Amino acid sequence: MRMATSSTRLMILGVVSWMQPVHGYDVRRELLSWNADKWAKIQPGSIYHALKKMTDEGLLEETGTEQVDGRPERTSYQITPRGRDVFESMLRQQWWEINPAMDPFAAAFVFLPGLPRKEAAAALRHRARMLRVTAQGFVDMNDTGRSDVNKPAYVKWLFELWIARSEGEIAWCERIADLIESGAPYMPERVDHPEGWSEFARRTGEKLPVGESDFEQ
Amino acid sequence: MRMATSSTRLMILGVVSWMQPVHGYDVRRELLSWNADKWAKIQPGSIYHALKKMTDEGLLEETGTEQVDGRPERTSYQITPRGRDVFESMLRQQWWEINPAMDPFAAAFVFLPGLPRKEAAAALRHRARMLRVTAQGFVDMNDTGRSDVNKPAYVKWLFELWIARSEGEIAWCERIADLIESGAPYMPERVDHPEGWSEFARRTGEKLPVGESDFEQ
DNA sequence: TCAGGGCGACTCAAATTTGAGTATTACGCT
DNA sequence: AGCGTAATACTCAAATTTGAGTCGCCCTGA
Repeated sequence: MRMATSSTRLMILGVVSWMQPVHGYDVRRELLSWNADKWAKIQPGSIYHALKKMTDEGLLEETGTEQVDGRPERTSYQITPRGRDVFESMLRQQWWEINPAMDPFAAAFVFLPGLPRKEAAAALRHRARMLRVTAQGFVDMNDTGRSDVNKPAYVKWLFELWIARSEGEIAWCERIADLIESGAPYMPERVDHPEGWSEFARRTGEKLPVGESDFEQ
Repeated sequence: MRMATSSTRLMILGVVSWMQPVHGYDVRRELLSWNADKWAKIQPGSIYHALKKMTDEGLLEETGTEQVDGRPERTSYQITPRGRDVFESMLRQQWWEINPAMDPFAAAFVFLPGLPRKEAAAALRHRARMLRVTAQGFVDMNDTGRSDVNKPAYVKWLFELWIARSEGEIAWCERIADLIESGAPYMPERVDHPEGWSEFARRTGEKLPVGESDFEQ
């Protein structure tokens, strides 16, 4: 049995273990209240699948179904001993291993030459501003104690992690924006794919360091 | 037509646009050489699907199939004008919008009380060490110029972004490890789900701030 | 000379994720 | 009194991702 450690499974197992017995809708609401759809990519739809799957695998078990008023029937789950073991081992794995967070901005940054220098620099400064605003928002939330009293206090620490990372990134954005504006070269001295590169960058007016750019003539 | 901006599509469109005409295997190798399977979660398998899908959508077109020696036949692709437009608009979207990177560690940190304090602190210090080593690796790669000459020079800048973020995170790890060791409380003064909480944390020996923990007499 | 491993280039079934749909009740508002 | 909207609790088809499988050539070493 594969027993992959995906964030989805970890979070759902964890929430069930914390709130059991729970039904799918409660798990969903809890995760949404953590904004987990944004930072953990958990869409409501996948929760029900995961609950059923893990029940099949013996990590969860149904505690029965109930019907309140005329509302839809709902199935509640609780964790099994085996589920608890698996949860703990997945948890340890995530705590002890470094899993590079996949970052859509990195994916886009790789194509820097696809944008005109002016726009790239502007976008980076905009990013710095946005990060500052977001970080400040976290700071305020932590300071004013406006955070939900029922939520664990250490979510505050999680916010502080995001703030810490943001600070480094903000400085980086400004510095790279400066570099780009000052015309720092994108390519190394010798290029191997000048055609591909020139075709790619044609629209942005980027100049090649070598190769006399043999298109356009 | 939905035209979702996923990193996968962005990266594949970008690589095709840069190296065209290309066949799937080349795209795959290029992306693997960027370690994109790690930080962008692009498995070889999804590349062929994306190529076909985008061809159906008119963003790419086949430039024919060739057969070298007795090797398998391969299909080459190039980008269409519409594909180029879509690529640029997806690229802009990723450059101008902030998409919180989904972070498996955050998903695990949320369950902090699932680990004994000693272990949590140790894991955080371990994480700090690992981040330091990785960051130092990037620094060395950038300094010694050992990076591949054919790769764009600005991947160096991308490494610097990871270094910048790591620095903030390293400090955070140490600070939070101290906090955890010093017994800083996890929960706010008033708790709403004491049962769930206590059951969840029972194994770690965590104490509740309130509720006289009515299990275990 | 020939077995074994690796590379080139996909293919394909199975697992998972997405997001829209469904059906009923409650609730506010004019 | 009636209407639109939101909440409750899922269900389900379609899209996507995963990762193992395939199949023949080439190379290396015994």
